[in-house]
Amino acid sequence: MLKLKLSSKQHFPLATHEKLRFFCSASTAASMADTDSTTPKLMEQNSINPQIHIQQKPDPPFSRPLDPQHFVSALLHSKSISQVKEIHGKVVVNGMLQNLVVANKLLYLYAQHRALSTAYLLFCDMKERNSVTWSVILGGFSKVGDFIGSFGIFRKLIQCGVRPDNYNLPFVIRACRDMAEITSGKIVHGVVVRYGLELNRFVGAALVDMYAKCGEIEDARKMFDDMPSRDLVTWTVMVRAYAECGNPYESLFLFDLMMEGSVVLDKFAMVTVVSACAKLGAMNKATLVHDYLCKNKFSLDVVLGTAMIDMYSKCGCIESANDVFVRMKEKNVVSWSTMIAAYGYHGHGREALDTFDMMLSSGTLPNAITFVSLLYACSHSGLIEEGVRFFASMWDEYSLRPDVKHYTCMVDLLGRAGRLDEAFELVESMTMKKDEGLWCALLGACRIHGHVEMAERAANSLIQLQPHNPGHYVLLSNVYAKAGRWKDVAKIRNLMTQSRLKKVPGWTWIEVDNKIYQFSSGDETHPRSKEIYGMLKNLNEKLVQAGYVPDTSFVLQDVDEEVKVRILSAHSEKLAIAFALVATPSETPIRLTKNLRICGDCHTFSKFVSAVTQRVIVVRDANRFHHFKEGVCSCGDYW
DNA sequence: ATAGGGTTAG
Repeated sequence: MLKLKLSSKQHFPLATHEKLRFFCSASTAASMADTDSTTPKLMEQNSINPQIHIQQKPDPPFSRPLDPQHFVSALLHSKSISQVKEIHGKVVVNGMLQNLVVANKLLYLYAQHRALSTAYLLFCDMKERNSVTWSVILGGFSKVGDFIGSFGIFRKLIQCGVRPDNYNLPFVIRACRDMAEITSGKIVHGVVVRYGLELNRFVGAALVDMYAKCGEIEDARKMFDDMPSRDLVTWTVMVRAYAECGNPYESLFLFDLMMEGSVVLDKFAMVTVVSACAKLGAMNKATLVHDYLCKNKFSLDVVLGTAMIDMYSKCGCIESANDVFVRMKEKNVVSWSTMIAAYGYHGHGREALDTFDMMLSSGTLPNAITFVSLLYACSHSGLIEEGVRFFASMWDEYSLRPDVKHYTCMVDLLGRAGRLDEAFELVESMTMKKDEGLWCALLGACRIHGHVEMAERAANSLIQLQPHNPGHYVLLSNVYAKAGRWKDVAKIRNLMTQSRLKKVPGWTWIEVDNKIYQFSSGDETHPRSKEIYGMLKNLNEKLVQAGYVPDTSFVLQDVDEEVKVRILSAHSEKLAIAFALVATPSETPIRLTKNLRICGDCHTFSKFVSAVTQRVIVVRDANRFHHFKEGVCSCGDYW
């Protein structure tokens, strides 16, 4: 029977013959490999022993062993995990697993399909391994985010006496990065040095990224500076690192350096730069970056588009943000959330809610971040009932369990509206861990509404969590000051002096002629300082005529009224506004960024300036945007 | 035969 079948095969043309043999092997493979229901029935009918078949092949053309390349290309064209398994079977029965190229390719495909257990078994079963084998299995573990697994493989690699190289080390370094494990990262860095691979661009870039994401920006920069050749990826990593650690100014400085050099930027790099612009909030820079994008014909994909929405909205230009949003063909949950957040901190609560509705209509489901944006939008626009409803709907309608961030939004929402008892009840009802942000929101609300007793409770919790953060003491002292409890203010100030805590200084910066100027309170360091104070004096007279009354309750020092007025009149945002008035043409909008929240008096001041000078003033403070126009602020004095 | 960097809140 067997003989008969074999002899009949001799008449097949070669191609058909080989195809048939291929199928025969596959059936045996299917039974030994993972359960694979997709094995064609045809194979079972031809289930003969392929070993015998090969041995008995009569003529040389037919006995030629299959080329490993044959399997490799079959694997290359495989589309699904089941196809890979099918080919795996054929590889086994043809004795091709001994071939490293074939085995590695198989391993690689399992890793790519995240079939990690299969990949791992195959890896363990391989009698011979080379550098590729190790990198591929490490890559597999890192792809599924199993960092401990990566370390285990790396240990095995060392134990087997294999040399760590420029392929496998980046995986291990990235595992440290993703776990934000600087101690492990430094150990691996030691290994890198021992094997003399510090100067390799892949290893170096991975180390820069690792240090940056572990918050060691100086070490990252040192690695970066020491690298002999920096490619675009390394640059991108470094630009992002600065933006991430709160120094977007340095990010964009690096971007300028890249532009000076002959580096051609790609989409990844541009997204990073756009995102740095968003963090910096510098409109002129944003325009330059946009021009670069247009000139170099970057297409507006979801990620780049979303980054641009964020950039324009954080530069104070909600219209341009919306232009980009409308032009984007594809939108995902991130794009929608970004647009909702944008409307939120510009105080356009209704538009935020409309955008949320449009998002639902488009069939995109909200995630936890969407709700943070949405709830803040409600909070900033005083849409209390809507906010309460959305909060409830998270779990009821979308099965999203509110986390501490959502509770924080609710405390902010209720607290600002003066519903402090409800806010406090909500905090009490929480079963999860309460963080600083939550208590800060409550404390902030207590400050607005002068609720000293609750403020003390919130501040105590805050100080327990972070005893060395000066901001918490300052907040409490603000509450006391507002209530006129100067003895308590002094007590806090003494406490801070004893613990050597210093208040974070408030600063405002402004972009004029593509240069960024920074002002602190009472600043006299600006080259045009004389003109600025002159303008301020002049301005104050006009404002007072128009009805402006300085509100010295915002001066927290316990000094004479006259001194209070002087301190108040030299707040950093007022200096920046005065500078803009002397240094820019009369129709130019004035855009400021502050690191803290705008003070109540500066808010009133800005409204009057916008009325008296006919200038539009846009202030981005730590919380949101204020658009001042013709004496009115977009926040409706509610912030 | 193997390798990397990008978007949202706080």
